[in-house]
Amino acid sequence: MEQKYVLENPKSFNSTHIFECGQCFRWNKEEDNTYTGVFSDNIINVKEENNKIIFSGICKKDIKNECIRYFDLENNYEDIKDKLSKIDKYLANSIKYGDGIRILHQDLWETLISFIISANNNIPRIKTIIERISKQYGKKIEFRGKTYYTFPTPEELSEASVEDFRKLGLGFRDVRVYETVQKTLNNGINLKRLSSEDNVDILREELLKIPGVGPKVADCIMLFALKKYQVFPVDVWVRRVISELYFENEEQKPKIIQEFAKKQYGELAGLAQQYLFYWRRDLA
DNA sequence: ATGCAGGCGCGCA
DNA sequence: TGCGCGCCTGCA
Repeated sequence: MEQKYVLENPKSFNSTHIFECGQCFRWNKEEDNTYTGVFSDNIINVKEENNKIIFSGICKKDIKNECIRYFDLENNYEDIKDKLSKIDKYLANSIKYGDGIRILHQDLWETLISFIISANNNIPRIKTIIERISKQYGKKIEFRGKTYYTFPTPEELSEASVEDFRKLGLGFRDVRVYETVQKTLNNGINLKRLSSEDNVDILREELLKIPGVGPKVADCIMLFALKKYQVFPVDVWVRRVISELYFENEEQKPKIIQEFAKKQYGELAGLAQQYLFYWRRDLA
């Protein structure tokens, strides 16, 4: 049974910016320009209509609460953008370009596996692999005549062997995902404890112990699933854009980029990263 | 067609 | 500790 939640007079909400800025893999554009996606046990369609955002879909719990949490609706992005725009003109410029970006509050388990898969990979292929994994091991949910699949839990994924993952197209990441699943089931990885850890340095240290998780992936998990807005994931695009804008186009090493970002953008560096990434990648 | 895509893990100084 | 290199795969 479908539920519906209408957000009136939205500020800083643009579906394209939110779903195409590289933070998520399970949202797809429909023919009517709305987006449909899966998160937790929810299948939601997001429609923008004259000064309204209409969230509708299948939701076990209350759709309003689920959307407020997932879309970070209680966070004031107008304030965030004002603060960041004052830092420098490059950032101000990129914020103008992606002014409807919001950082989604995504599920930790799904984010962990998704970003292990993202290593040395491209977005279309990452999306394909995640869909195949969900179809094979997730739960089926019907919505408006189409079939969707939830992202599988650790228990559901434990059905898969290394070979199964290889067949789904994970390539050399098969062992990493397999071991991460096993480690989680054996309590070698404690998702609840990770979720409640406030200290970013401790959190990073813990995440780096997980197979397939290096600095970049750890930062993405902290930013996209654990709301650590101060972390600054450095991928090739971010490295490029920072080097171009602030280092006279001389390629800097990730460590230098990190230090620069912390100094330049401070506690909201992760947000700055999203605006810069979205702006620069769209140029290419 | 060969290089590349939102890195990681390993071996070697 | 800090580097360089190989790696599955699909796509241009």
